[in-house]
Amino acid sequence: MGPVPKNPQPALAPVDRAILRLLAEDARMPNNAIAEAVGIAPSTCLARMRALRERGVIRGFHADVDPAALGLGIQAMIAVRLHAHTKERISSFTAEIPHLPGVVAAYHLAGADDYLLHVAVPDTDALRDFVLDHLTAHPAVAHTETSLIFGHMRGEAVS
Amino acid sequence: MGPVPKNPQPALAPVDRAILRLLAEDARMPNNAIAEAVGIAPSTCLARMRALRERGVIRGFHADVDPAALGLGIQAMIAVRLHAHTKERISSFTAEIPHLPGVVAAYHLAGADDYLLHVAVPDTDALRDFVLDHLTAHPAVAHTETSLIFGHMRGEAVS
DNA sequence: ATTGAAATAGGCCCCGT
DNA sequence: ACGGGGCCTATTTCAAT
Repeated sequence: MGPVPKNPQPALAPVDRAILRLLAEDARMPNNAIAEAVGIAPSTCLARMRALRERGVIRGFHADVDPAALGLGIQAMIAVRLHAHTKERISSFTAEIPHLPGVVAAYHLAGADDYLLHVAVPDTDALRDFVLDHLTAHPAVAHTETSLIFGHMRGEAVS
Repeated sequence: MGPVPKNPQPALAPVDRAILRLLAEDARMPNNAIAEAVGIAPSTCLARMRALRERGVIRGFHADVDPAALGLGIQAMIAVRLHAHTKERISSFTAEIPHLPGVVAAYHLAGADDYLLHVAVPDTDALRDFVLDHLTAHPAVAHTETSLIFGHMRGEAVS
């Protein structure tokens, strides 16, 4: 019995990985420049980029905006623990999360905590209000733990 | 005594906020389309975009790549607690973090845990190796706690 | 600061090979 | 996968308001 294949999807060509690396670094890099950098023709590069988007390998292109410039000077990570045995309310909580004001990202975790919320708010008052109004007041929420974020860094693994 | 001003920086014009919102959603949106959507001339829009970049309001444009397509099928959050009183080693750890293989993002926290590492790896073996080789083996690291990520969502607060 | 027009450049689709 | 041609669109600069 041979090893179970780990990648059900066709492996990415090296040239595709190179394209992705460039786009992850600068999403507005012109197609011509990408083509030249990876050593293929612009038309080929364009076709590959389209394919990457259609296959869902590229999920989107986003500007990275400094929250402080938007008046959101405080960032925090909030670990959220939900009550067990309330599936409907858990579902409703999950659906509400991305729309809560100030939520940058939400992670659904395996472990003691069920969710990790990355939030950006104007000040500590707003942080308190966020936790009290949207988390502790929610029937599905059992416990929260908030940690201020001093700073963050992007890694080199493509995000 | 009046209230302390909360925004030392000049407030962002509404048109700038509109531009940022569009670019955060689609960083490759053409300047023409942005200009039309926010109701200004393309040349004006270009000037404002340049100013936003030069002021650091826009920190960059990045493609959002599906880690699974890169063979990184497992994602996790690792809370890292460091030893106190070892500032040099803490600094070296901080400097190494973004370059560790598989690190998507790193958050420097206030609280019981010092760092939160978002990692993407091929499989659980690689996750174990990451923790053992780069974290528990590091002299500055006192404790780690790993939580698998079931899923994540982008919020609506600009990131 | 914002604009419109004009020139440059790049993107894109179809056709070949 | 590559190259070229034709066409369209986008970007960029600049003079003027």
